[in-house]
Amino acid sequence: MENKHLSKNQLRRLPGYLHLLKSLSASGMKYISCQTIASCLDLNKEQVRKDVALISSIDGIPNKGRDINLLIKDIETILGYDDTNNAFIVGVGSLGTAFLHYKGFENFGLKIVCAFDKNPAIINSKISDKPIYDIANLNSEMINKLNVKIGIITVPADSAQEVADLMVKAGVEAIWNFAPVNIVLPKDIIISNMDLATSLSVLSHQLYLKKHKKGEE
Amino acid sequence: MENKHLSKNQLRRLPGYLHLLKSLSASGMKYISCQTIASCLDLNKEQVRKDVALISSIDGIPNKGRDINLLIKDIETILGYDDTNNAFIVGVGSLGTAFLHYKGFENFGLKIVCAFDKNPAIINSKISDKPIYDIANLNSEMINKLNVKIGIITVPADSAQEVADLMVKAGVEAIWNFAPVNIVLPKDIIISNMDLATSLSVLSHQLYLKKHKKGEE
DNA sequence: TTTTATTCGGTAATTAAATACCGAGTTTGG
DNA sequence: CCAAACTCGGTATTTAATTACCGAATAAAA
Repeated sequence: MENKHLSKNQLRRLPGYLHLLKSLSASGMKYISCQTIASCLDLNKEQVRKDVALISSIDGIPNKGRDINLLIKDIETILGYDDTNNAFIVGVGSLGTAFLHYKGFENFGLKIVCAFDKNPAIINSKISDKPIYDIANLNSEMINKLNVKIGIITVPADSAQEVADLMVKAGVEAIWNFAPVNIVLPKDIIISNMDLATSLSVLSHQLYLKKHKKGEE
Repeated sequence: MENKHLSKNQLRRLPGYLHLLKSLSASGMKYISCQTIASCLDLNKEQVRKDVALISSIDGIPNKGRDINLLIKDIETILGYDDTNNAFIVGVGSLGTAFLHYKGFENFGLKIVCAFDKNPAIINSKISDKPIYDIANLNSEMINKLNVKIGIITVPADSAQEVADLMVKAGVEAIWNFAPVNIVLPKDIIISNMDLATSLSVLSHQLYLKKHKKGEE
């Protein structure tokens, strides 16, 4: 219905709103104003108003705000959390294993159904009830059978592109990449990079500044 | 020497440059132009030029570019990768365990030296040669002895703030937070949030758009 | 040596994001 | 029922980020 364009920054703020709203709703609150959201999350109120206006299906009520649960539903719809997407992991190393154990993804509408790896020692075993298949079997037939649209890459950097190509060939629609490389893909494939190095760089740089401001060794 | 201000966005691009430069350097290239970096990473060349100008200690040579290895060193310096920071983990769940196994952090100047948890079953055991201590022992004495300035939070959302407070009280300078909550901290403490939900939201939303554009169920 | 193709640095123009403002309407409390 | 206090939506302003432009300078090729 609404074809409004959300910028990446706006999109990134939504999970924060969602989290707050859920905890407020859980504590019994029924209505919320944009201003309240802003002060809770220490954001600019105009910014929150603008964000909320874009994603909300209803108008706010003056001097009252919006129905929290309706707003939660709107955000979840926009983020696609309301219907479940099946996903699979390629690369059952330490990170991949952690993901197979991690239950939290289902809150975001992501259900990890299986994994692929090339290590014969673990192929056909299970982790947290999710089967590990031979990477050689990752093809379109397989992903149709499993009904998965999302591939998660948790292999080392040097094989990430190769895995991505394999995924595309098998017909995935979206890739969530945890390897610290720039993956080149056809334009119609959705990709989101989760780069630890990038996140760490912000921290690391500020620490550097702090050190050098103080003049410490 | 240079007190130029780097924006968060610029900072986020640096790890990408660094990775590219390293692989080009490894393949024997000696000089690189900003334009080449831009085309490799599919970025705007003016943007790369501006970024590089801010962080480079030397001027570029017309029709030649810059010494790759010098540029690598400059980026590593700015990001603080060139001297090692010791860090510790709080929360030895699946993600925490993965991090204790993961070797890649050392490339970014981050050395995880130990972990804390409250689970008696694992306290005093070791993972990947790194000891796991009782969270009750996380205090200023301890972190001085270990010489750690960075704390990594991998506990569930509902105890993240509590752990963060404990870290601050113990005297850490920076916190890398993997729990999906907004942590409130004194202003002089550096924090970087690594929120899986935020990263996933971008992917999830695009998938939602794709579905609804096609008019599929 | 001269020409040509690049690259640089600095500045200007464009675009996008964040912030501020304001009139209108609604709930709440007297 | 009326006044005061909020909140809204829309618009305007400010700020920051991105992109484009241009003259000068160098390396490489002719």
